[in-house]
Amino acid sequence: MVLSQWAGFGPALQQHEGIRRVSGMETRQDVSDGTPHPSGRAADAVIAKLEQQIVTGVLENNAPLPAERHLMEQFNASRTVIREAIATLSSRGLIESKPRFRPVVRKPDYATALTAVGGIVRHLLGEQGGVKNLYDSRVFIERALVRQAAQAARKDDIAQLKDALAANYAAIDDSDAFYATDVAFHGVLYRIPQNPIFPAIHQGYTSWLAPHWEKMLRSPERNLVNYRSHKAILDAIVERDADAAEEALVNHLKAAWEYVRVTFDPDER
Amino acid sequence: MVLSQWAGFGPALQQHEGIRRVSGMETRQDVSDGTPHPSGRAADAVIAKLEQQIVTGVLENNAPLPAERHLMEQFNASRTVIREAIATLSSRGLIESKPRFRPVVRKPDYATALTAVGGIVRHLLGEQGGVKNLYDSRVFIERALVRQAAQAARKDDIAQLKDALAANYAAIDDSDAFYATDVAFHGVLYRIPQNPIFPAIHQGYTSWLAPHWEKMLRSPERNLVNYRSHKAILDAIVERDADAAEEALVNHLKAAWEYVRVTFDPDER
DNA sequence: AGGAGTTTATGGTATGACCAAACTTAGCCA
DNA sequence: TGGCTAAGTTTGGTCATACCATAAACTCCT
Repeated sequence: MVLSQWAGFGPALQQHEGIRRVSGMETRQDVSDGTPHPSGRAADAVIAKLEQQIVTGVLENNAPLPAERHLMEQFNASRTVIREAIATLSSRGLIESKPRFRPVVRKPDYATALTAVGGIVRHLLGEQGGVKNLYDSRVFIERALVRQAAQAARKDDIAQLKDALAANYAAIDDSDAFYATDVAFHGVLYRIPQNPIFPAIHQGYTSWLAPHWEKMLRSPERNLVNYRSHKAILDAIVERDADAAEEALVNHLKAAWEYVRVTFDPDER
Repeated sequence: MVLSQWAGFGPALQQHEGIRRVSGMETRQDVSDGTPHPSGRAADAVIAKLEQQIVTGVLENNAPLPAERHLMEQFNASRTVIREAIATLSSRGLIESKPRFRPVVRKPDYATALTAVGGIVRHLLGEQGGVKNLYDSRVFIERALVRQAAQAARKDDIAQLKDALAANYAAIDDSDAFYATDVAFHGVLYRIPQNPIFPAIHQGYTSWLAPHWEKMLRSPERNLVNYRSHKAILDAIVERDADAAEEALVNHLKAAWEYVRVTFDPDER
């Protein structure tokens, strides 16, 4: 039953004139380019165009992407290619595609970038010292953050910290609520530099580290201790004492680590 | 010329018993679980399995992935699904797939994570204040880095810094070489905390910011100024003077910014 | 108008074929 | 025998089609 009898017409005529890969040798060098992007794929052209349409707003943010079958017309490409493009854009965060629904355009922001690494980070956390490394980097960042706060916090920032601290205090008896206000307090710190990158990083830390934190034992006593730590940090910031703020922060996170450490591999140093 | 004459046997029998999606509503929440259970797409199952095979070492690092046609047998799935899985793993960084070559297994590391965000970052850099934000974050990090160095640099670290500085000096007349040694000098700073996350971040900064740096005018005079800045930083570190080191670093990067700023949107503050 | 039933649109998969470049292998020549 | 080239074989990239299941749209009846 050789079907190739009809080779020559049917699916044969493959040389249409739509999207075409360059097919030449890779000319582009890998300089500083985030994605090692393998050029040559036809999907890349589609990806590029869609990408552009998204950033330029031709495809509005939060709007559903045109149907695949429509896109294949628009780009003169097969569904295979279109789907591959969509999949890629999706994993890049420019598109959000739920199981059986129309993909939704998603203008990228810093948070998107962080979620993009989520997958890898999860693996890294599983490796020896992974959590420790991530946590250490957090301590490192926050140390700098509190110094920054002590040096340059504006009235408004201080007010926000005070509010967060108050909420913190109010939730001492409710460990779940406390956790939320705890995160919020640290979150304020990340917003002080007024650089959107930091809040995104904060989000990354909380989401990646959360699994471990959730397993940590919580209690009003612990909450109180943490509240006092926060207060010490804030006090130092108000006093514009960077060194004291940093020290308070380090003590705070150091102690927290001890409580989390035991929830997983005890060998993590 | 309707070829569908043979509809009924060929592509018909679609209900095989290989990888099957559950087809139910999404039950799984995104809880930091490496292998979330099948959530609708059949490819997810393949992805999960391959992912596991990679991390567990069944698929050795740097080894080529089995051929698609072989994988479809192994997983009892169509090539479509296999290819989608490969594409996803690829964009997640667990697999490196070049244009027309066999995909290569890539055990994830921190650098991989950073390259994964590369795509988004490029977009963000294009937006208003994007480069500035990224650069500011770099300054922020390095400020903390030099403080850290001043406080805790080991003999070996100091030695490395000195070597880097010497190389820096030796390359003053060759702007390209100088740029390389410049990057290297800062790189040492990122290695001092002995946390693999930082070198990865450094790589991110250099690659993402490089495009702008390359357009910056270079000259032996500028190089000399930069060399002196580096020396000032190192001196302060050797003196264990965190504040001085930080200040020197800030001055250094502040000045550098002025030279880069003009290479693009002059509105960036 | 509101809800039940039906149709259509659309995403997810499966097949099977073809092409071009990469990889093998066989063969040839010095 | 070592090495280079020309077939032959894989294998990734695409295309075209078909079928399923469900979401979304549309009818129609009460």
